[in-house]
Amino acid sequence: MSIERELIMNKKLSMKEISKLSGVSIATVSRVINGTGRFSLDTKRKVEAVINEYNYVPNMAARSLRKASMPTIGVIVPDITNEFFSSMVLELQILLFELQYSTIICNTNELIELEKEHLNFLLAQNVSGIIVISGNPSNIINDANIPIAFIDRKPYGINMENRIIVESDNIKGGYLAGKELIELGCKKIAAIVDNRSYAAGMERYQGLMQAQIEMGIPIYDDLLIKITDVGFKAGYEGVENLLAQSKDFDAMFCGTDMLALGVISALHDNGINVPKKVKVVGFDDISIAKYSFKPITTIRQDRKKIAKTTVDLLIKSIKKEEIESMHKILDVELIPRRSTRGKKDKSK
Amino acid sequence: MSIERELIMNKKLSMKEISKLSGVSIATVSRVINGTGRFSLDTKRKVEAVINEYNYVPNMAARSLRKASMPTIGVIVPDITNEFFSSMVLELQILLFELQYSTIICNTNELIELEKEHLNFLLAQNVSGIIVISGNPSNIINDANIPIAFIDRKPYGINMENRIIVESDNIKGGYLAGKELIELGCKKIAAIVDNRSYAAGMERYQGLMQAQIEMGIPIYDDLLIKITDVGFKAGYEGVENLLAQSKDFDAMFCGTDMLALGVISALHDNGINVPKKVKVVGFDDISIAKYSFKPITTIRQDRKKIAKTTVDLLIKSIKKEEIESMHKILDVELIPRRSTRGKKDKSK
DNA sequence: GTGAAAGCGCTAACAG
DNA sequence: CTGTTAGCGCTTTCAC
Repeated sequence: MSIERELIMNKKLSMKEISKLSGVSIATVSRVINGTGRFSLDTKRKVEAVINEYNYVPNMAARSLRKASMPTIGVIVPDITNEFFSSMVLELQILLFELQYSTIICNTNELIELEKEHLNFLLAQNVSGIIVISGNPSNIINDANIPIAFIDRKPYGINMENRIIVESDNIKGGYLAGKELIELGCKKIAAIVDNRSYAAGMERYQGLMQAQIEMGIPIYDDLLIKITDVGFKAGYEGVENLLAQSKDFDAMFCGTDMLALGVISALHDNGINVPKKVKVVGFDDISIAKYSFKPITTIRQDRKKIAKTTVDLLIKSIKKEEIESMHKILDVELIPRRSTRGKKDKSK
Repeated sequence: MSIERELIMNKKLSMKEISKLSGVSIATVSRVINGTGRFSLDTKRKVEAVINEYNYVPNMAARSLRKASMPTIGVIVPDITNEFFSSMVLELQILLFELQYSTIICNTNELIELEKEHLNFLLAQNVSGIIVISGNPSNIINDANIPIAFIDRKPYGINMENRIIVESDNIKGGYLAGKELIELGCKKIAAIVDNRSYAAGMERYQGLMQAQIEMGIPIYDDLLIKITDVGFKAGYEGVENLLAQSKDFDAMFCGTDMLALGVISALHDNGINVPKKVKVVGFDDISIAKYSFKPITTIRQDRKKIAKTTVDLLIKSIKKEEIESMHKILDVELIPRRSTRGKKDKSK
């Protein structure tokens, strides 16, 4: 088929057509497009003119086949409807898009089996790298020859060569929460955290205990609620259980903001004033922490920085560039709000 | 390189190797894998044994190149941190994964320019189809020869051939909200809706008006707040403005649940009891509507069904199968909660 | 600085 | 039923 006909038929142009149209070889067109040098400025201009005129876009499948890898990053995430994760994914996707990588997002719903399936799927797609958020990575990743980055949860029992870990300083987060509560006069601090495998929850609790020890406040084991969930309902029920057992406490540290929301809601429904009777601290600083009825004092994780750090390390790893450290721990900060300090601006 | 060596080097096997290993031709291997028939049961077993033994996975790039299309669907979404959208994306992704399609998710942040860029990107990737949620589709889609489905917002001014539209019955939703409020005795109904372009907000308001007209309740134009946002803050500020103008109202219809949350929060902060003084209805039924301090009466959109319908139509369209109707309007229902009917179960 | 040509792994004629 | 073969569009030697 002649070029004229192809144009009429609105078919996508290939490099061959561009080469004919611009009067240079197909190899040269490729060099210009990829900026791999060895062409004159004149040639470059000629080729680029044609490319722009016909709005040519290289065929990704062909490029991927030839280069034996896709400009695509797989992202595995437990639950995209959780704002902490969805905003994490959003940040990652923005950064990767800027670097011309597409992103394949996979939800595991916390199911290890599904996570395996997704991992296999991504590997079959020849993705260039994978980012696992809060995953339970199985040994499948041992077979993967590509860089893999973990956010928020440290994998264990698997080969960690060429593996990146980025996480918040969970211990410091728990410590800051404890400090806030103790400085505001709390003596009996309850806590509710996710204690699944090596999730971040228990590290956060460790930080809390550290603060209690340092500041001479007793630790009550029976005020620690261990759960395998991070949602509103678990927080609500946790408080109801505590109350049903007539436990006495004047503060509650929550492993996530969604837990805190449930906790505050349950306290409210039981006529317990927050923060007067019980002070509450959350973790993450998702938007609802700020906008809920009782704005929640929380430990902010710097999601933007987590995303940036992860993408930087992953891309460097993909490009086989030098990496100083494969394990980054990022700083956190306490955001004080009404759930510990009461009303401020509003007088009414 | 010999097969033995390749295996030792842990290199990914290709179809050629599988064909050698199983003693049949490469074409036959392809037939078995794709189930395109014309092979004996014996051959099938032989080939599958080898495939399983060596954990062979077909190379997607090669397949895509050969078939001139990727088994991938692009999803364009304005803001994945909004639970309505993220759960929509989640449902879509689950369904598509089952059908062996991967999903590329693109956030536009409501920016038309970015939406264009993403659209071009997806087209360059040779995706098989695109799903646009609440988008402002530009004329770029006119050039796309692939099926495109729209959820939640009707595009206009562009070529709608081969275009699918799936949406909730927004007018009915508004009507149900109005009926609820009026039946509970409300006489002065305020409303806050997104009136951007042809977004669903104004349709929802139309439904509300219809209920008011039918049931003989006056419509107050000055109680309609038109905004270009759907979040908590807009709802909060909307109420504050209304109060600053000393407007009188006994109900508020909100175009989204996040708006309703802001509205209720502002009313609460101003000492106005919900639902006693003002009754509030939201739209979407996101989880926070159920779990917030003041559970929100809302119009539930059937997200699962929207996703299922969209995927069905899109895949049918990709496979060039017959489609009865390209435009589906799905039913909605009112979920009564405390923001209109007060407490129920809890006596305290 | 440029071009010719080999092939990445797969599917789909086509021939038997 | 099965095998041979021709590319899909691109990158990358290898010549010149």
